[in-house]
Amino acid sequence: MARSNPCAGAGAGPAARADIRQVAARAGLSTATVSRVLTGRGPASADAIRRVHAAARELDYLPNASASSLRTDRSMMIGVLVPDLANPVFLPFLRAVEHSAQPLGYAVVVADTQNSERIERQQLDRLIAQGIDGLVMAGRPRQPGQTRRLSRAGVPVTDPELFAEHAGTSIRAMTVAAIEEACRHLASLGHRRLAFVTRGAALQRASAGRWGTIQGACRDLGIEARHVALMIRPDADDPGAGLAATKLAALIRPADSPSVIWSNSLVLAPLLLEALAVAGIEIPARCSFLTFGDSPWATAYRPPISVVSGDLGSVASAMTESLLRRLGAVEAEPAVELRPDTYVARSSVGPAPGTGR
Amino acid sequence: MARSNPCAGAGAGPAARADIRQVAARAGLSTATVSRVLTGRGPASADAIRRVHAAARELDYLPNASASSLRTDRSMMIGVLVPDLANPVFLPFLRAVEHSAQPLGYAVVVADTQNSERIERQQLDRLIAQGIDGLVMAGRPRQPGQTRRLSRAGVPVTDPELFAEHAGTSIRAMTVAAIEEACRHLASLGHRRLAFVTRGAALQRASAGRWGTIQGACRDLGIEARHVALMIRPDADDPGAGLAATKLAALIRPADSPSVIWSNSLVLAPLLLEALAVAGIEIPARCSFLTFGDSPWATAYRPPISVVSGDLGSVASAMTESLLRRLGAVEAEPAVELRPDTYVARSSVGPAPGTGR
DNA sequence: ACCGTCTGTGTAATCGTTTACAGTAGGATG
DNA sequence: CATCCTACTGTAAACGATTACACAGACGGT
Repeated sequence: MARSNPCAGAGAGPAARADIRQVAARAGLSTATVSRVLTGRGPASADAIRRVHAAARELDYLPNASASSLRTDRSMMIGVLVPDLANPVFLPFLRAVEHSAQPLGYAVVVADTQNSERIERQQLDRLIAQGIDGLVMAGRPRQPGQTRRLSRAGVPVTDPELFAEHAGTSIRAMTVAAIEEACRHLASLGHRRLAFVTRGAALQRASAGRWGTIQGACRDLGIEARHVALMIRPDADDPGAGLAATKLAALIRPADSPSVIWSNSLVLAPLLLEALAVAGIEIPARCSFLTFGDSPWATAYRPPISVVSGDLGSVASAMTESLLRRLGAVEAEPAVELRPDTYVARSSVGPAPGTGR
Repeated sequence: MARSNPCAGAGAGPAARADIRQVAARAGLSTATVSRVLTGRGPASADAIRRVHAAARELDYLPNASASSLRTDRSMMIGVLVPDLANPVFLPFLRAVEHSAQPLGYAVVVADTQNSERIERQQLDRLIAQGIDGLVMAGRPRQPGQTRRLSRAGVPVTDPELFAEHAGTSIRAMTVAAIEEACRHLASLGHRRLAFVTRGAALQRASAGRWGTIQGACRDLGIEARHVALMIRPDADDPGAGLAATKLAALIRPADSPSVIWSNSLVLAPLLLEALAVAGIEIPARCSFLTFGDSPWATAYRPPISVVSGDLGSVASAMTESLLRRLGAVEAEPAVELRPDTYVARSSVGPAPGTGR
């Protein structure tokens, strides 16, 4: 019995949810009045209000959201579209969206596109069909046409770039100062060759922006920057450390090897650090190391890892609040303040080998 | 213009979504036939099928899920209730739920209770009202009464413990062998005093189970185990490392100090490691270290950190598939195979100080 | 020719809310 | 006393899909 039913819940008792009509009957009023009281729209006498609430409580009444949505054309749901739920950077994002939406009564539907165009299309179809009132995207859609579809479906959308633009900046601009600061720091320590390491074949939009900024800053400072793409799937059995080690060793060994390794993400960083450790390359003595993204592990690591990081969560909060305001869920203009990313220098960045002494 | 509108989407063009009536008109059929074709229920001629699909495609028609739910009493949404979205362990969980639900056409509504009874109640109310077809819980509800409410609302529910029970085991049992193995390993290395470190005032259910298992195993092996609760909020400005360092130092200094520190979670581990490093306590020379939960950072760390870990994602997949099967979304009984947790010994666990030598 | 079956289709009722509209009652005002 | 508000309440028509039911035509067997 227990073995054949892994769930609790259905099948027991009366099960049927109470109806607005039952509430009305119990309160001795019409459904219209009940609805007016419960939605807060329209007038109602103190007496009616009391009786409706009493009846609703007694019957454990919860209004049927489908019926309500159908009638009002508002679902009280927003969607959040994430390119890759396996990537922990999106957890703060998701959390921020949920925490902004929840107090206003909005439910959050999460959709992972798994970096696939096909799934992205499916997910958007589903979200539109579900009638979400708005959509927060953690990144631009892979297919530009999708934005038009959403717009035709009447779904307000926001994504970080759109939002940053509205706030008078851009995602790339937010990170420029921090990257430049890091580069100046590296230059001042005598570094002349840098490797920017990314995962996967092609650079995503945000990564490409960062790489562009790094290139620019390095050019100005006389640092030779090169881009290394590692094919690593962190979910594989061997987390790629072996592969990475081989490739990194090949990268570091030669005489003209980079004296700085800059990891593009927190997913990559531990793999690179392990590879460096395995290859016996000491940080920062032989090679300095820094990464985009911060984590308690970065400070815990010995040496502590320098990072360029922003707060994706606060961006997501601001985005969501702005979206909800647009939906009329809230009056006040939220305090939109996008803080630029910061460079946090820790001991993983040190003087270039052979410098200063 | 652009500055006053952070979103794209609404307000442009015709906006109105197509109706089943419009599709019917365009296809020269009745709405009944259109519905039959699109849902796949009921007969339809090849010709009708062709015309309906053509019309639907031309009009970019997506059925209104609210109307459909209202009529059929199935929302094609499942909920996932998470006790704390800030905790990264729930990301694989969430991801697994989403990836199991998505291919079957189910949308996933995510609700974070933030470890608060009040929010838990609100979230469950919302989920019930939204009419979710089922609910996956990442942990037992804080208020036991909530389960009954869900059951009265007719929402099938599953949580890891219920599910493990159904699979013929229990969450606690899944981890027993690994914990015992770790304890035997510690004992064989001469360890006699162990500290199990947790975060927050009270032990959560799962943590309490693990602590109980550790206590039992240690008793049998002649290890004295004690429990240390640290009040650390990882989201605070000072991530608690300072506080942890003080407290840990006090813990380690005395003559009868533990020679093993066992961290209850991956959230805690880096903070403890940092504290140990700051206090100059060498691992594993002075003190061995292990933690529940695995992460690329655990292998990247020097020394690599020993772990007792399971795969919450696969549990979540199995739970979701089982739930969906229960909802009639799929025929086949999923291959429910709950693999027990494993102990992975790495260099952070070494001989007790003063042993062997 | 008749009956039964089988396919394919249309009509219309239904799901549970919200809300436009039309009252009703009671009090204030002319 | 007639009139006009105000304040509240009820009736009934939507919203967009699904589906029970009825029916039309085709076909085959007697």
